[in-house]
Amino acid sequence: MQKRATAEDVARAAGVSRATVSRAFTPSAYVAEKTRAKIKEAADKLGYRRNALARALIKNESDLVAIVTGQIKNMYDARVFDALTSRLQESQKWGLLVHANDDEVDRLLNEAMSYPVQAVIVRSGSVDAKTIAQCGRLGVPLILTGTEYSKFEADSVCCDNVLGARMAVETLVQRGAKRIAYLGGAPNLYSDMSRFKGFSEAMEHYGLKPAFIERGDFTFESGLEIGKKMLSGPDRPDAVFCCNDAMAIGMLNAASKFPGLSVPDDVAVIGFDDIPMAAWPCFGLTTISNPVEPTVNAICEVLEHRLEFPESPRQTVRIKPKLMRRLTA
Amino acid sequence: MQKRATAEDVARAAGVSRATVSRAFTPSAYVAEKTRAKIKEAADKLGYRRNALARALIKNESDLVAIVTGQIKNMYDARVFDALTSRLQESQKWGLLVHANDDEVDRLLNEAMSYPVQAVIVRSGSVDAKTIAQCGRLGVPLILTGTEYSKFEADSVCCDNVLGARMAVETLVQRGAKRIAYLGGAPNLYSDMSRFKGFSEAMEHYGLKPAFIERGDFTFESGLEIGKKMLSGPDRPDAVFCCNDAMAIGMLNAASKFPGLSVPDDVAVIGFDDIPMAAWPCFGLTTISNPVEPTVNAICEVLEHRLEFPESPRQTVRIKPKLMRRLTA
DNA sequence: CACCTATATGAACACGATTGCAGAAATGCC
DNA sequence: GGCATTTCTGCAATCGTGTTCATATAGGTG
Repeated sequence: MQKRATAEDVARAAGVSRATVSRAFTPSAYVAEKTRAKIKEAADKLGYRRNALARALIKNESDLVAIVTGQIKNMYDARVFDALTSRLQESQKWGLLVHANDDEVDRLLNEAMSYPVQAVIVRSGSVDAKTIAQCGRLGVPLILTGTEYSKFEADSVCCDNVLGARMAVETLVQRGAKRIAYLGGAPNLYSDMSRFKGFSEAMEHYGLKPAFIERGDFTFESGLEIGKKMLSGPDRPDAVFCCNDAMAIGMLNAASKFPGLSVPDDVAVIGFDDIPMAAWPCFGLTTISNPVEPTVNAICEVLEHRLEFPESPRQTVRIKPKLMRRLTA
Repeated sequence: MQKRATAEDVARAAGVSRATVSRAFTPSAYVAEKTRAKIKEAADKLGYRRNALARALIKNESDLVAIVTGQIKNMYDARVFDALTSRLQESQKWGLLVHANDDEVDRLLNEAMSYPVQAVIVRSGSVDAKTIAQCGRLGVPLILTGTEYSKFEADSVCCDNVLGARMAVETLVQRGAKRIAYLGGAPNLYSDMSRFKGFSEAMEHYGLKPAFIERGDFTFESGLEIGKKMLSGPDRPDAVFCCNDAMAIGMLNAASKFPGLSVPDDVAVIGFDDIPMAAWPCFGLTTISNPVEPTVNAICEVLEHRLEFPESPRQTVRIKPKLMRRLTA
């Protein structure tokens, strides 16, 4: 394994000084075109690439952006991640991946801070106050997405979950639903908390009491299992608001186990997120879209703005959800 | 935005030299415990983190591993990616993300090489010979996964697609299928090519001719659409081998549009990959498992081996597929 | 030719950390 | 106490690159 060619090597090969090599790769610098061509040729022959580390070290700025993500369990997470990294790439930023469970976020983020990243984008998991303070002290902006922590010094981009949940309830009520159930996820997660809040507010507004309040783990399996229980009793709900599409589809599957029980006439089902699968004809899931494109756009805009104006006040962008009316509600 | 604290700052605060600060963070170095404690305290107060760039520069080795991935379109890609990044994290390596379409891989990989990465893991897309040569010249090992290029100087880890496809045909033949159709993806992709090869070999072995050869784009939608066409004629197949589960599920949906057509009795369907959805009771898709864990384990083992023995001969690991017998075949 | 300007190049320092070397301090042994 | 040995610390060189400053060259003008 031979060593990388350095600017020194290229300089020697091209018969110029190291400084000139550096200039040959800096578009705005004064270098004779002929010299530049000669240097580029020599560099090419040696397979020379400027060392980004040394470069970042001296310029005191890197192209790196840390992306903190939890386990990618479902298609919604995957799509957001995919779109986000793709967009960052387009902006000439390199993503430094931090894959962390909720309880590891702080430790790993701290370690990742050894790299002088431009910013940290946290897609999931919770980040504690100390870590945020640490980011602040290092002068590294933090952008939270999918969650919202108004009390911390960080920008955030998040779907307006409260509004979305209200829209869901409204949709169900307009169909005439009276006994509406709530199927959530782990109650310490922002997505459950905020959607439950919107659900409760809307229910109160319509003078209704939840028929059930159950919580799974955002997976198809938990939706199926809880659905089977929920729909088997004599006091079954006439509509279910599910906190994400995977559980909603589990719920649909549960409903299909009961012959004579028709969706949406006997029980309406509405989900949240609008994953591609929701639109498949075999499901036709009515759901609240948590749109990927606008979310990712907002993240990138907030990021650019923050980098340009480091001292600007903290932003909280709420992405508008949208009702996708299909067959199940 | 104040600057990061440097070893110099910590040294000043603790009343020692910069060298001693460095040693305080090097476990094996000679430093009086008292001094070390004093330094750590000062470092903590200043929020000091060793600059990984400067560190990597001087030690001539970084913790970075480039991960090249294409668009993450389906749950199988997402799962592999998730497992892979998680495992790398456990091995104290940081993933530098390169998100590239097939036609961008070479350009972006080349740019990414500015960072002195330990290795490059290419999960998808094709990489041309020049790029591979470039990696070689920089002394950066390349590991290909999900594809296999025996002619290039790179390790590779890949499911034994030929074997998997043969197993699929065997399964269908054992059920008594005579008119077997092939539903593939884009024919320039390794996964289509190799699975088609296995399919063809097995068909020949059993003295059968393919009833149909069609190609979609690995999505549910294309499976559904092609399925509708394929199953509508009088000469419809009695079994379909689909190159991935998403298309297979599309095919199942197509079949359900034809009343009186029963799966698997009238038409059997078998997929490839074994995504979680395949096991959902509403599908019960029989499929060839392309197991995630063994794949990721193999990638990490190959990587470790390559880093330890840079000159060892190139490896090609083939992961054994496994039949997951469910309801559809 | 003398002079000025615009352009091109090289020498030298800086970035933040690691580490070999050498000297200082502490400890052990007689 | 004297000497050898061990433990600790600072100096200075180093990694690969960017950039300022000073100097050199070419080209134009009178």
